[in-house]
Amino acid sequence: MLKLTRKLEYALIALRHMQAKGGLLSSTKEISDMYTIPQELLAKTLQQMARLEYIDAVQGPHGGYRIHSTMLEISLTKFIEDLEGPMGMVDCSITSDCIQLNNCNIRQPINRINDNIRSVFSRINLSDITH
Amino acid sequence: MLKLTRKLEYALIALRHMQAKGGLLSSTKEISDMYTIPQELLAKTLQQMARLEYIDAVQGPHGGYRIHSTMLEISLTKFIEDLEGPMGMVDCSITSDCIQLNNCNIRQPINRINDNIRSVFSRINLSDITH
DNA sequence: TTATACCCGACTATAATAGTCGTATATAAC
DNA sequence: GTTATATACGACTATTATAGTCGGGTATAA
Repeated sequence: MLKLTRKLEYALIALRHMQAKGGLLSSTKEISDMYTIPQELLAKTLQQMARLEYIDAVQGPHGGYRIHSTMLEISLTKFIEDLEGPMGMVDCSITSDCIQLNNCNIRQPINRINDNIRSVFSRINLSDITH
Repeated sequence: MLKLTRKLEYALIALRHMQAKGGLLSSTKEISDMYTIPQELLAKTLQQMARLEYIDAVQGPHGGYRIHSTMLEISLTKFIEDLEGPMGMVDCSITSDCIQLNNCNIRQPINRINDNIRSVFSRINLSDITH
């Protein structure tokens, strides 16, 4: 309940690591070694972030990734949803094909809580985590 | 990400249903039929809530459950943790046997967010959902 | 005595997450 | 131009958590 996925943990750890290095490049191996993260898994996450332009990729020897600094002002809500798709406390806050929809008695209160939680994440941006 | 488990959904739906009925009893079957919830699964959840004294159980024909009204002032945090164990955004906010603990670079900021989320849930109590 | 309803542990199924592997491409250094 | 290093990417397997089922029990009203 309420747990970040490893993918998100790894992504945040990597971002913070890169942030600390300014404009210098960090390779997947460097990061996976340092924080004991499975290299291939981290690699996929970094590639995804590169596609999303949170980071820039430089190929070849001495290549690696570097943070795209303007992205640090993005909210945690957007970041999480970019990496993992929509988030919501109940399916009907996402898809709305729930068999209970009609006589569901907790939909409204749950969606209010959902909005509260989202607003917490929305007020936090990446730089709050990466410093 | 951030989703309630079905067990919690079912528990909240059932609580609200019972709340609406005042002191009258509601059977598992009545609730599972009305909201299209697998009966055996709901049964287990109601039994757990009875053990936890969120509800009272009355056995025999015409038996069922009735809400223990003093429990409605309990926070959502306590309710969720009573039903599903500790919640936290990262394992180290729960167990602390993470291999990365020492050189983890996101622990503090994540735990701050964790506290924010918990405080949202802590300010909400069951009666906010069950009306 | 019977039917209804709670009680409970053990089991299986499903889905989401986590992790691995093989192969391809880019490029710096020699 | 060969080699070594690093990103790119899809397909695959493994693991875990959640969801759901089943069988056998007890309580009690009618």
